[in-house]
Amino acid sequence: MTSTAERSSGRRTPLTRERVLRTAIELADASGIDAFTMRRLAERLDVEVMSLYYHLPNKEAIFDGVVESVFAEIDQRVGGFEVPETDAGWKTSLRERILGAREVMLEHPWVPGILEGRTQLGLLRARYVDSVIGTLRSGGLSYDLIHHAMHALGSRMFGFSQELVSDDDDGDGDIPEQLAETLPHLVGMLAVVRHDDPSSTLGWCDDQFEFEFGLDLILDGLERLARSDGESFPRTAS
Amino acid sequence: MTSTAERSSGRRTPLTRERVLRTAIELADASGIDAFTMRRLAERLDVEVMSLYYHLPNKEAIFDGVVESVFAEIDQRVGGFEVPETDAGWKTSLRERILGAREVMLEHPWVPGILEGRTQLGLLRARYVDSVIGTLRSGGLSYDLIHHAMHALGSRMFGFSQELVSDDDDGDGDIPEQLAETLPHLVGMLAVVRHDDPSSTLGWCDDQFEFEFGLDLILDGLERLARSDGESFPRTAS
DNA sequence: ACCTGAACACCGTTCAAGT
DNA sequence: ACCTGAACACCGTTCAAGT
Repeated sequence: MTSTAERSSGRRTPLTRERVLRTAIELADASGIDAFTMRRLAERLDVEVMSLYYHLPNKEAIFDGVVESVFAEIDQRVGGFEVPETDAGWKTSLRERILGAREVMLEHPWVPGILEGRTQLGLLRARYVDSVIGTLRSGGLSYDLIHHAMHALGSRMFGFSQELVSDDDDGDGDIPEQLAETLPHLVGMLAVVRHDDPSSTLGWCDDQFEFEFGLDLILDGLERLARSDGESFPRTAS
Repeated sequence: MTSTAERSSGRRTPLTRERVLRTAIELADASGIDAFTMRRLAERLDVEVMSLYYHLPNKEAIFDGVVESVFAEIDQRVGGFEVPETDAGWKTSLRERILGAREVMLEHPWVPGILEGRTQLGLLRARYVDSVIGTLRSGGLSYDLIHHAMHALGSRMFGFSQELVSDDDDGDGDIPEQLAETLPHLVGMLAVVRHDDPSSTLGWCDDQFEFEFGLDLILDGLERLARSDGESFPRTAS
């Protein structure tokens, strides 16, 4: 709620690329990505829609800029994208880096959605990827193994992974009773898991725990592969 | 290009939910998801837009139906969603099932994009998930471990995972030379990997190989966990 | 240099009508 | 029962203008 004095005293802060991007992140944080439109962004900046186009060529460019801003946030959170001096072990370093990225992503839950369409690497995102590769390298993994590792990690390396089932139990989120026959294993698992996990953050899963479980599964597997053959782990030719 | 005889002889095939869904898949296969609009779908069906709304309530419902159709295709491809009799081992069974799903997904590359927003499970998709759980169960894994396994697999269980870098090398897809200093590890990896992998399907990765690498990494890790403690693998309390 | 108004070519969807 | 026309409330973006 801006004061009338603030509003009537003319535009104090001029429109800049940076201010557009900052406000874009605020808008998406507050309203979600579906409500993010050029018109609403302009409204929040107290400006006409077309003014945005003077500072940024189009909506895609705004998304590009916003993604870079988020990686700048990650850079700050994890204390820079330099590769650590492998004092604590590469697995621990990488784990911490990725969990740091995850913290930032959790504050901007709409970012994964726009990140996945965006294959072109911005500089900061590339710097992040570079630091992950560097950390794996500091552990003695070959570039070839690292390459596969990057694919194995997938979006988990950015601190998120896809949700597979619905959180909210409205509608028929719960499985109807007569489906117990056609979905015996799903029903069986839910019965056990629901009971075991009363203090979960969402419906029935502790997201943070599950994320770390999957991450560790992969990191442990990579460590085993790296140890088994050092520089040239066995790759099935053809 | 429909013949004039075909067009002038009146509407032969009436509009049905099934025909709408079938045509929707054809349209998305042919033009991609961005070009998929209600208006274009109607045009392809030789019908006015509003006719679609008689058979399906809205666009979301079309996506829901389309996703179910795709899982019907997967059901057919993998020879049914029954849990195999663990003759060949659960890892092999599950691997085959998931790679079968992947084959179908590769024929409809727009499906992953609409699947990830869709948390509500349709019946066929739930049957697929159930069969994956059942296959893990046939290997003696506890429901608790299976639950974590589902999260670890993530979208890989449906036969896809996110692409992390751009395929096309237009624009600045290639890394400019002066960036070699700020991205030493990325540059280092690309130098090795590009050279090693001349017969890759895309820019520099063999997607199929990478997918299977990541899948096996996870399946092997799960097998190790299951063996280490049978029914109750150690879970870090708190 | 920076911002804007009017307009264009699209969307998904509602509602009242046609046959 | 099945299909349609006109209209509404939105989009992102172009282009020619304002200051």
